[in-house]
Order: sequence, then structure tokens, then C-alpha cells
Amino acid sequence: MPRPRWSPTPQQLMILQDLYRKGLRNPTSSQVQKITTRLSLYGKIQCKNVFYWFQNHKARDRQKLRKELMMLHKIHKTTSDDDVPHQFHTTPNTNNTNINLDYYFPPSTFHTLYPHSPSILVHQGEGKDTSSSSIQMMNNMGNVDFPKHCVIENGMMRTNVQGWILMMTDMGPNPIPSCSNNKPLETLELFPIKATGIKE
Amino acid sequence: MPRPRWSPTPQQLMILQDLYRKGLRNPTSSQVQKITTRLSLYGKIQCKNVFYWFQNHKARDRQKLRKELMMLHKIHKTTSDDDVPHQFHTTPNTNNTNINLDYYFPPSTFHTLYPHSPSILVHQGEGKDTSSSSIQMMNNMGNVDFPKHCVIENGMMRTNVQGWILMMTDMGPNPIPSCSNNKPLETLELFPIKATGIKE
DNA sequence: CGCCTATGAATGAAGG
DNA sequence: CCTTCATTCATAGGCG
Repeated sequence: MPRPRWSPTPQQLMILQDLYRKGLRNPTSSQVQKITTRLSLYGKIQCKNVFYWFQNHKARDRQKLRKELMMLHKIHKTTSDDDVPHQFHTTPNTNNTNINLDYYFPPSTFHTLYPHSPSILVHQGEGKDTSSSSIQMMNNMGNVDFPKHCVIENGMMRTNVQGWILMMTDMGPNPIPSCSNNKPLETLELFPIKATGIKE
Repeated sequence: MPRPRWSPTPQQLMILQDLYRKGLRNPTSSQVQKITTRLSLYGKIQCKNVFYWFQNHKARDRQKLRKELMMLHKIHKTTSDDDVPHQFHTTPNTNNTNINLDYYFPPSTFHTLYPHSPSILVHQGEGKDTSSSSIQMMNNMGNVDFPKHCVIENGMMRTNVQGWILMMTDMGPNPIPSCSNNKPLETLELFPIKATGIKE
């Protein structure tokens, strides 16, 4: 019966990878259509397959890069596993509950691992501890929350991607209006304003 | 060359299972790291191993339950014996020792187990609601091919993503010059008639 | 040994 | 974009 889910043929994959290698990341819809048309020569395929492929590939590619970058930081910081002091005081917000691994995994003793039931930690709900994880996130943290590589103007943001207008409806605190430089924000991001991300 | 895949040591496995039993399903990145660090005491291990372990364990736990439930339905229906699109030849092992999916957790831990809870998805400086866009009903004409969250209207397509609205204007050459964000590659010819010597 | 199952790893497809 | 789920690929280990 029909394949429940698309799987790229070697030919298709090669083309996709080549496009990606050439720099294509967020294909416009017309680009997606063109690609789809082209790839359909090598097997059944839909636009959404192409769309998702780029999305996933980019995400997982970036994850890899972040991982590597973090490794460098790791070397620089030397064991940042227990650099977070327990912040049990000042915890008014009970929304953000978690299994406290600091507690679950005390620095040295194994005995204390199983003394109680669920080890719960309530910590401040600021930042973006969304209590979720993914392979894309699992190797990094300390990311700043606000948009990257984007320009804001008139309370809206957009890029000049051909055929697409990217508007930001979720305005963050960033008031930066400039839009003339090429990649200024990237350097800023290397130094997060606030050391968030690391929780617990 | 083929790097042998990770296999948990008994110690590691026990800890993982215990965490799972305690309700941990989608560990955050920092949780994954802590776990990894802890487990590394008992053998070589990487973050992704921990991540995949939880993903797989959860998925297969759920999968098993799903099959069982379906079995019950099967008994109840008796008609078409081939309406099941999956591979079900592997159902002998009913050694479901402790698949208590009806975990009961102290109220304070609930959100950890069900990360979809929106209360903990706090973004800094967030104020707008992106879903307020009035264009919802999909007038899906031709391009049913695209992902669902893409809505087409007036010859434009937009897709709602968190905090952003991506509008696609399929209008030939880009008339919008300002705010060059230096993303030239987005506009490259996808399938040039003649081999272009690498641009960009 | 070859088959089979359990499970680590990967990725397509969505949801938010 | 980020996170999660479902499905599939790949392989180590158990069995006849």
C-alpha cells in the first residue's frame, strides 16, 4: 500500500543536500515547488516533503554546530555541571516544577539517591525553562531568547527573502532599529545579556 | 569505522529506568546533561544516548499500550482483519511487568510530566498574540501540498509559526530592497538551465 | 549460523 | 523557529 511517509530516494537526497550545501535554507514556496517538480522525476514527492526536509535538516544541522561550539566552551569552563548553586529560596512560582536532578544526583553519594519519592524542585519561572528537551537543545543552553539575525522596523520585522515577508508579531524588548549592517547581531549574541538558560 | 552503538550498563540502565519510573519523560537539556554526567561514572556515554533512551522508551511504552488497546477493539469488531496498517506480528511478549501509565504524581510535579502545559512557556518580553490573525479558514486550492499551517489567501501564502507570521508573496523579482539582511542565497536559481559556476 | 526481538539511532511530520 | 511524536533503519544479543 501507499507509503505512509515519504523517504527520499538517493537521487532526491543528493539534490536536496546539494541545494543545502549551496546555502539554501528557507526555500520560498515557489522554490519549494520547483524543487518538488524536479525531484518528482526520481520518485513520488510532495511540496511538504521538501519543506519539512529543509526545516529538519537545518534544525539538526544547527544542533550539531551548537554542540561543537559548546564543546569549546566546555573546555574553557571546565566542568560546568555543578556550577549552579541550589536556589531553593525565593521560589514563589510553582508553575515550573521539575525533577530535581541536583538532588537526585548528589555530587558524591549514591546512597541519597533513593531516599524519597519524587524529588521535586521548584525554581523560578523566569527564562525559558520550557521543561522540554530535544536533540536540538540537549547540548547547549544559555541561549538568549529573543530573535536572532533579524531586523526590526516599525515594530515589525522582516527579511528580504525573495517572495516572503517575515513579520514579527511577537515583539521582544529589543528596540534596535538599525537595518543597514549585515551581521551585527551575531556578535552580540555571543555575549548574552543575561545568563539565562542554565537553570536549577 | 562504524562506531559501535552505545549500550547501557546495568547501573546506567537502572538509573534511567528509575528516573523514568519517577515520571521523567522529556528531560530538559540540562537534565540530560546531568544524567549523562552521572551515568558516565559507570561507562562511556553521551548526551544523545540519554536523550534517545528517553525518547525510545517513552515511545515504545506508549506503543505497547496502544497495541493492547487495539487488541481489545479487535476482539470487539471481528470483521475486517486487515485494517491495521502496522506491523503487528510482534506481540507475543506480554510480560508487561510494570507499565503503569496511570502515574500519579504529586500535584506539584504535574507540569513536568506534561510539558504541553502552557503555563511554563514563558518568554521574555512577550506581549502579543500571534494567533490573532484573522485569516484562518483554509481556502486550500491547489497547494494542498504544503504543510497545513500554511494558509493561502489572495495569492499569498502565510504560515503561522510561533511569534512570527511568514507571508509569502509570490511576486517575481523582489521589489523590496531595504533592510538587506544578507541572505543572497535564498534567491539563487534552483535549477539553472546551464551549470552555473557556483555563486555566492 | 540465520532468524527474531529489543533497542539505539535517525528522520519525516507536525504542533505550538 | 523549537519541541515532540511516529515511524523506520540498523544492529547487538538470544535462541533453535
